[in-house]
Amino acid sequence: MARGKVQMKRIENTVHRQVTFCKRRAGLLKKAKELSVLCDAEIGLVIFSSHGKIYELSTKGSMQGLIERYMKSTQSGSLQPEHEQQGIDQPQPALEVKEEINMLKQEIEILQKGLRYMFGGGTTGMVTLEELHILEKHLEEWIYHIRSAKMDLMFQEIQLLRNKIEENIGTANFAPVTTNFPYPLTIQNDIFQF
Amino acid sequence: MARGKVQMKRIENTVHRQVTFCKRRAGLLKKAKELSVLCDAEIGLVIFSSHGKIYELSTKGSMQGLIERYMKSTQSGSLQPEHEQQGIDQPQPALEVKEEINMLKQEIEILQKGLRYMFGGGTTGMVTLEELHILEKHLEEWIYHIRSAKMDLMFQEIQLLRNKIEENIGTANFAPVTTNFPYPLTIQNDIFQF
DNA sequence: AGCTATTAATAATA
DNA sequence: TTATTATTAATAGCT
Repeated sequence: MARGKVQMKRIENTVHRQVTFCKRRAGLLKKAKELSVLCDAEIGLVIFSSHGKIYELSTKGSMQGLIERYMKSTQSGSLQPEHEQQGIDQPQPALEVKEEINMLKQEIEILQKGLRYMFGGGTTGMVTLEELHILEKHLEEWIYHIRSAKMDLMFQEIQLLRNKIEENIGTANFAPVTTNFPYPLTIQNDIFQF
Repeated sequence: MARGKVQMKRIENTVHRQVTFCKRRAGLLKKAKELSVLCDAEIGLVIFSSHGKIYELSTKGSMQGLIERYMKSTQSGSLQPEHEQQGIDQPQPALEVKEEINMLKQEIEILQKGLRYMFGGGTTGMVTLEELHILEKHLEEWIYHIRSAKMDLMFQEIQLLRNKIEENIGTANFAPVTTNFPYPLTIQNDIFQF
């Protein structure tokens, strides 16, 4: 809103970014206050600068009180008319998604423990037998994927070499290599994004 | 900012107030997002309408996470005496599903970073055959450690069971099971069932 | 919900 | 940070 439009992405120039932060922060706080006054709304606003400095505003009472009210409101998880999130809208999840989320949570927990376990050399914190078992299964699955990926790459390389040979030899009759391996091995690269 | 200045006080006309609330709320949320993006700030915004409807925005993660960060930052830490310490899943205050998904995504991202750090040494581009091979070796090693830990735990459990049996039997002359294996081959099946 | 006339916010700059 | 000011963005009053 000034001498030139602004691209909606992180401002790379440090000075520029800090100036903008200062101004827009003031503007945002002002707008929040105005909305609260004009429309009789209770508003809580917390801003952490990129360096961790905190700026806050809570209308109609303390931030603590507002957080408590927020907790109560979201606990039942029932009456939220609309929900803003950063980023692109995601498809509205179905009912079973909650279940899936819980499973993901569990897996994440286990993975975290596994990482801690590895970094700590084997005796960091409590790890139950079951968790180790699940972790083992994960690792086996990953190894499977890794090996599939390796196979894939090797196969590609073999093909390249074959092509090279055919080019060099001309139309010499090499029998195509046939194997019993199911190919191509599909890879789910969910965990390891290279 | 329109056809006429506005007095900074509660709008008495109900319809007018609600329309203004709707418009300004949208504007405030937009501004908050923009500030977050442009200046790399983490922002949490909660708006309770005068009728208790809640509107919220949290950039860079979940509102829960932001609240926790806020609590730590403000150091006043007097609120919420009844918090738990365990890492196991709790009846968490029912996050909005979208938010939960984002949180999980973030955690997964972190885990991925950890795994990449651990296995790859930071390579994030194309996978080479050699990299996959190294990764495979790491995983195999990891599995080896996991299995060792499992064995340890199982052995401990077996010892506990043995002790229990001895206590119950008293000094009855059961010859101790001697074998070349580190533990009896016959084990209650439920130990292995996960 | 859309539509403008206005006002408010602010980007570039010093 | 603060001040100026040329522009853009937000929105008040109406449909």
